[in-house]
Amino acid sequence: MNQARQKFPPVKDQMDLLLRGTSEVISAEELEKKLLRSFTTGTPLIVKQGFDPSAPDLHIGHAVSIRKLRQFQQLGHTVTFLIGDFTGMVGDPSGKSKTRPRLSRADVLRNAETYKAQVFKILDPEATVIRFNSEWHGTRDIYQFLELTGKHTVARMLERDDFLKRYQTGETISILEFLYPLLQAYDSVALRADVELGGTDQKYNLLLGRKIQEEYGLEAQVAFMMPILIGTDGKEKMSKSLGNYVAISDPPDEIYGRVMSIPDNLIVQYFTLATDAPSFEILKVEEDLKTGRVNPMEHKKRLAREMVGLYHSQKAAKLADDNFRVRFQDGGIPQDVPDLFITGDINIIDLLVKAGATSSKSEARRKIEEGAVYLEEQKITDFRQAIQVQNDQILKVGKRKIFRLKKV
RNA sequence: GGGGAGAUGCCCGAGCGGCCAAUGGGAGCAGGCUGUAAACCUGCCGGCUUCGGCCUACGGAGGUUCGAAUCCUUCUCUCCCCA
Repeated sequence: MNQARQKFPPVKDQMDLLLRGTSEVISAEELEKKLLRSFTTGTPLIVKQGFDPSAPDLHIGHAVSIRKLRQFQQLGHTVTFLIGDFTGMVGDPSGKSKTRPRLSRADVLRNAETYKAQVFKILDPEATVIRFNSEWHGTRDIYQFLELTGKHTVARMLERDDFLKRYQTGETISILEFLYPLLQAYDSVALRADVELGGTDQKYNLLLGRKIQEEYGLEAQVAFMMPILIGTDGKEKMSKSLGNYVAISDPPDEIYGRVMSIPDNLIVQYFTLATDAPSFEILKVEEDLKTGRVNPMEHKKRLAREMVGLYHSQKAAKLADDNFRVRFQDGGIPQDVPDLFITGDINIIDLLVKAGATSSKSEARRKIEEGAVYLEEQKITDFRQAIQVQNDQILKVGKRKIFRLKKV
């Protein structure tokens, strides 16, 4: 399919925008060359990033690079959103404890749909191509595969930091895992990628993509490393498995609340990597935090509003802001409390479990003993208490879980 | 191919025949203090329960024993050393 000749912004402007907020680009000169060629021939660059098919819950850490992809699109280039289904179907053995389940074809397709729903909150569907790497890996024979492995060495694979560390400390590295980077690198060959994006932790893989492309007689891709966003715990990188994430599909109050729970020293980083706030404003925030002139909470609220605005709307942001004030600062009841439908009378323990506020009856009981459960502002002290449900009673479990009871 | 070490709750890691639902740390949850920040203090942290207990758990399967996470056999997996 031939793209019609296209008009791009001046190369210098493109460079300015694209390099902003990156951690490292290898190399800027090559990028400029590619952009120049694209400009003169009217051909968009092919920009690629790969995603794990097993975790279709995108969070604002992923969004850092996806937002960069979006910039490429805004400049007129083509983004390939690559789903690593082949590797997912094989099953990733990395980290002995968390053996990932092998995904079936149906799983992969379902996850892909979930991806689309989320990723198009950021990307332009018109300028996005979704591909699966089983398209090429799934059809290659062992001869072609061995040919690929012949293009790299064990010594060079061990250059990768985490492999070397694990090798030296006697941790397991499966051969399959060892071969992953090679498969990923080949993806760039198959797609003829001009640019590949990834987190800084992907540096080795992105560089290997360059090498392998050259081995196959192609021009090397430009490697775009984006900074890794620290999770809401302020310690580890944001990831779903650690639970320290803000999902882009989270409801407004959730996004707002999670953002408010980040440590103060993350405020500037989040503004920089996760919002569209102009840099002069971020500088001002930085200044305020340093001098202590403004309560950090105020800036964090602004950050939380920006985030909600980005993935929902300004209106939702305003509402989330109000809800937060009511719920946590005034200790009241916010507007949009989820309803919980109850038939007849119910034991307080069963009520908590039904609400999903606790994961078991034992836990429900503990929470009551800890004094975390309130019904209509009244602390529940007896876990045997039967509740005569009345419409619009408010059930509160801890500070965050609030329900409005509805009698059926 | 030979020899050695090991697999414990979300993670790390003690236990080495009964006192073990299992020491300790981390994570998490709840309460206090606050700004749902950090730091700090307190409690909880397998499930069910008529609150007396009961059930499920220490890689899998068998066995010894009144009794096993702890001993034996075997299987699976991991690591180290030698070839």
